[in-house]
Amino acid sequence: MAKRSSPNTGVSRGAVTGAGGKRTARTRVGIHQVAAACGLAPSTVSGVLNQRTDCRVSTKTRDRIYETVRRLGYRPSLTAKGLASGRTDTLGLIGTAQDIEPSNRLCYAFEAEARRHGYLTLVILNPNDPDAEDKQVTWLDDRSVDGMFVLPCEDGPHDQLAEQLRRGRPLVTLDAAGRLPFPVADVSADYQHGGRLQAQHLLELGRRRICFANGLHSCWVVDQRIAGAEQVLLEAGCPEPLRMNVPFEIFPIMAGPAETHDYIRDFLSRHAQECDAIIATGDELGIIAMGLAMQLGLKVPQDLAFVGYDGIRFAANPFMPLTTVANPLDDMGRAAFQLLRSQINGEIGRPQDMQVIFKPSLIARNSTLGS
Amino acid sequence: MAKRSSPNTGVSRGAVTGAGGKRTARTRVGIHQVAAACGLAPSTVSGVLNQRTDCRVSTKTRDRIYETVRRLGYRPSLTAKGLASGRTDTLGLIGTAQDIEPSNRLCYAFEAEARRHGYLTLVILNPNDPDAEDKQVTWLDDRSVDGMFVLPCEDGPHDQLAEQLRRGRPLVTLDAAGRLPFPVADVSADYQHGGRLQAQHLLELGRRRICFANGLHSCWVVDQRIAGAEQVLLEAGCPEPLRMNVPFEIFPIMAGPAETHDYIRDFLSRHAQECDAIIATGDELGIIAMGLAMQLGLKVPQDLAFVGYDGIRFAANPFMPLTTVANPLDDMGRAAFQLLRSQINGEIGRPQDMQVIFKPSLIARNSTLGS
DNA sequence: CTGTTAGCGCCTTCAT
DNA sequence: ATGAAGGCGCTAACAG
Repeated sequence: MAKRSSPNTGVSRGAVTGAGGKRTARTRVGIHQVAAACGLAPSTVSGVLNQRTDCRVSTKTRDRIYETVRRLGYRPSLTAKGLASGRTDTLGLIGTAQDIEPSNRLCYAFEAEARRHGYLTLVILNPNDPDAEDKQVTWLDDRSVDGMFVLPCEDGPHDQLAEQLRRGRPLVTLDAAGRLPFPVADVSADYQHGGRLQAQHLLELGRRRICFANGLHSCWVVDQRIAGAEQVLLEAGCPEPLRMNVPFEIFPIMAGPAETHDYIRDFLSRHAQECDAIIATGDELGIIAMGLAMQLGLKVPQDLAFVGYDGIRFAANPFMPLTTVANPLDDMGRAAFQLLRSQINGEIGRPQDMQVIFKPSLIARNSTLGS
Repeated sequence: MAKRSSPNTGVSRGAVTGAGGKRTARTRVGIHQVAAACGLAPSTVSGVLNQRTDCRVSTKTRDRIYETVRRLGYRPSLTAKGLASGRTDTLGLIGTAQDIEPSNRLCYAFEAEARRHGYLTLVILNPNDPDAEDKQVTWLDDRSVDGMFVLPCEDGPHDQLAEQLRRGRPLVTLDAAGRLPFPVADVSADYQHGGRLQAQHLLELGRRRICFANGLHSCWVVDQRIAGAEQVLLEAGCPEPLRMNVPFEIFPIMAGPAETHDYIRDFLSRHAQECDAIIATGDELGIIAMGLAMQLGLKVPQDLAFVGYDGIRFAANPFMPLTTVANPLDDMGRAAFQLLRSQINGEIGRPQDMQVIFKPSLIARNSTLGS
């Protein structure tokens, strides 16, 4: 029998080598040393440390192992563990590259929850590019993540996502069940409901001549909101809503080009008389529009009421508070992780249980209520 | 010699097993299959794929390998690669848990730059807790990241950071060279200079009776800013600046408790006469204070000018624009990665080259200039 | 220029 | 209840 050159049997400490090859110098304490120090076999130590059920050792032995681990400062190499077991205790998150508050909050909620359960998260930002998405999924795949939480970009075939699904990789998407060509575990909010909340709130305050403020490019989430709001307005017999199609391509618009603000000012000065409330598809746009309206001498909410969407922090500012609709982002992030975890643990629930939809809620403030 | 049961020699495809044990069913195409399909040895393929300099093969062979890789859809397992080579193509980032814009921008800049160079980033949020920091560093260590970019928390011994340094792990910190008990590669901005910019700008506009607005808890970064500003004011012979110590513990204060806003209102109504400008330690606080001041009937900037710090997006809003000082966050994120990369590549420059300090810049707006 | 060999550190089946 | 042995997929030193 080949003698394995007795590796890992001293407390020797060597140069930091690139591993591989036939080095013998040890650079970190391995399970081997722990086993040796305890007079046990590595497999026994492994079994105990991983709490394997079939590994029943005396309490004394177990304590000795734990004690030795602490004394030697042993930490298992997750790389090696991953190679051997297939599990890496690492998740992947592909989010949007836009520096927008809701997106950040959601990502952080996910990461925090994952970490509370022993996972770290590889975070990748996607500029809403289908090709980039494919690559990024592949990069996560290369690292054998235990699961992925993905905000799929608007378009594209999402080939790599489908491939992951096919290979049985735990996967949860955000806001995508309604627009992906294949079934998938998903977390989202009921955006139509959110839109309805916006419209109902205004109706209750007696507003009926509504104008939507939105960017040029539509996306699924925004379309849903508008559809929900329009439905309510139609049912209430309101006149056809106006549309202010603000020419901005991407967030942020706050410091956007002057033309953007000029456009809004111009639109308001020409059409403000025709309506008594504005529904913005996002808080940032809502705040901008509201500020410009006030500069034009319009009284908010007497002349014009404003409702936003997202519940960004600034909407709560004390001098120009904006009524808004907020999604429960923390809950959504947590739910995404839990969905992932149940897949990782092999609890493959029924598909309908894998799609969690949260209800957004209205936060009424002075931009509609008045002070 | 033990025959190794000829592993990896078929195109067989088996169940997704947890690896380990003596399974023979293959579940993914390995370097072995590529080598076999080319009639080469795995090590040759490995050498070519990793562009190892000592591996000189004919162009024809190389093309055949690439072709086969593409045809078979081979992707190297970074887990296995990491175990064998010690490099994981993965970095760690420990940032602040505070959902604040500058912090996010910096993290994203780092992640994006790392990704452009083939690295993915494990992102961890730290609630400014020394114990958590130690744990988090350890978790990254467990995963053998190629390097770490860390925003060390305010206090604590930072034992694990020191340990990483001792073990030669590439490490870059943010805003920490001036307050850590050991030398380290670091990226930061010249915050004193930023404070000076704030003060000088006000002096140039003829303001001399300054009030600082800050939170209760100090931190190194904020102390630096204030120190810089105070120095300038002192040299100009201004009267002793006032201090508005707003009682908020953590960000965000935007939607903060009513008492916070009450405090600011109260302070302003009692002390506004005594000063002609306010220097806020952050934009969010500056915007709040400015808004409340206007509500109290003060004219901005005639009665009271406002300067913030950070350059958050909302400071650029078109109806209440706040003069501010901005750090070049994108550059800083990129620099952090480059510093890490040079360490990874073994280019251990002189220490003084490892500490990069960026100059913040003033963005003058109506809160000081008037409209 | 290519193949052989010996690990990287851990897990897991199976025999004891 | 414990230990021996093989393998996860790849790299790297060395011999041809």
